[in-house]
Amino acid sequence: MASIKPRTLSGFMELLPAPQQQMERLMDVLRKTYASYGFTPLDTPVIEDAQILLAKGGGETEKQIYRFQKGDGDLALRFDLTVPLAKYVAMHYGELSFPFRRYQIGKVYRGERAQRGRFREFYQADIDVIGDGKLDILCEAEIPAIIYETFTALGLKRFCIRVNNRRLLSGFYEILGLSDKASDVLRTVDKLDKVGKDVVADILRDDVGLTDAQTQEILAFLSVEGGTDATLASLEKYVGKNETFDLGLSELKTVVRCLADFGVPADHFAVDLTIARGLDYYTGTVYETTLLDHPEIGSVCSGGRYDNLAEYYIDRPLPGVGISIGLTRLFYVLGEQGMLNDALVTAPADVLILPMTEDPGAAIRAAKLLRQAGLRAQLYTEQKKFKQKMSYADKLAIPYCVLLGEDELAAGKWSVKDMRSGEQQLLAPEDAVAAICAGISALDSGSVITEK
RNA sequence: GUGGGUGUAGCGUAGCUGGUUAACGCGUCAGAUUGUGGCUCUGAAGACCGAGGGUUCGAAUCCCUUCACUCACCCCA
Repeated sequence: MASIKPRTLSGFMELLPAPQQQMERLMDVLRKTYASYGFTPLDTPVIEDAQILLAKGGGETEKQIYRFQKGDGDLALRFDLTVPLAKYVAMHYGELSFPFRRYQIGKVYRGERAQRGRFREFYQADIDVIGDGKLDILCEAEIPAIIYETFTALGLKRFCIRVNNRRLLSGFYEILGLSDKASDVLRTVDKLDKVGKDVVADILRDDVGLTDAQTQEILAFLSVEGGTDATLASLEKYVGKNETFDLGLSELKTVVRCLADFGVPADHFAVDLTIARGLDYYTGTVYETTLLDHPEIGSVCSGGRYDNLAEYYIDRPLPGVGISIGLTRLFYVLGEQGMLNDALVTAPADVLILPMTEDPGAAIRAAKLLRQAGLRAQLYTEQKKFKQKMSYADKLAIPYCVLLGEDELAAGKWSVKDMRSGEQQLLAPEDAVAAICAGISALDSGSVITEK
């Protein structure tokens, strides 16, 4: 008697075969696109020494990280892929060539309350470019292009890459004399989309403790209408007051100026002075990508520029820029919206071979022949009724069955049944293989995601 | 961590102002069709109504406790 009820922990995603296939396809597209920009694949351990992952200390990471003891070890599950990358680069500094461009798709773990689109275990698909000492601004400008290319390759159309610059913001808050409150202000302002101007103003005044004048200045700064050009133009009036601000603005302008050359359409991009995610380590350009039809789910891709990736592990400035696609979240939204292309879900095999005689030898040899022709062939050897075997092929959507009974063996031929048309032919093995190959290669293809 | 909501066959749900054998869809199994799946039809199996306690002649239904899940906040992919 079974006594333990099987269950999966909250916030952990477990998929059935068909959706799992779709997930793998998403990953394939990401790998391919990332690789096309010269990023090399990397994998690092899921478990690391807690000291490594918590080097920075404090904050949300400490609260949310899964940490445990094993023997004398103080261990933790990785919280993101960036810190492990920092360790990796610091460790292999002498063996790597810079700029080091790596991509990594892996699971990360956060011990927070799960919610719609928020998981405790989820895939991140990261790319980062790490420089040795310096890193050119063009690397930051290239990122939106990669995001655009990646999302487009997935089949997505309605998304917006929003960009901001942390230097610009710090400079602006220095000008207002608010450097010490900058972090609270940023966090508050980040909610602008969600709660609206008035609420933000109230919080800034009542909770953060700003004057009315400061609050108004900030809101005016943030809410310029009229798109990228108007926003950039409105920033000119602060030029000359603060070096950090000026540097930030010039970086932002460079990023924007290069967009067209990189092939990012203007309608998929926006300068948005409110975004300020990942306050922890970003120092320059920051990116956040949302699906236009599903803003409520939050960002599905964000990242930015950081000055000193591995300062806790190596005395060597290693600036970098990177982004992370929240693959599990993206997959979840797409699935919920019926945007995953079901037509692409394929059977686990092209051919199911049904031996119907005592001696399975002929079937085993047939399977080998089919595989040599590049087909995925599966033997069905269970002692079940014939119709159950057919039904199995049907449920798995296997497009062809090869039936091998007394009649076929006597004739030295195979009965090939096309499960979609229902037609069945008695063919010589080589003709059968050719027919099946032709049928399989005619199957449809398309992008992973279909937008309505 | 703080505050709402929900727990009913494998899955998705109805029933919830208490009242006999807890209903439906999907799925599963059997048969119509003994070397032929899907479609259709017929039938069957499958639920101590999350768990524990209480109120009552009587509880899936009301009350308490607890656990689980879930949504929102914090924070974030």
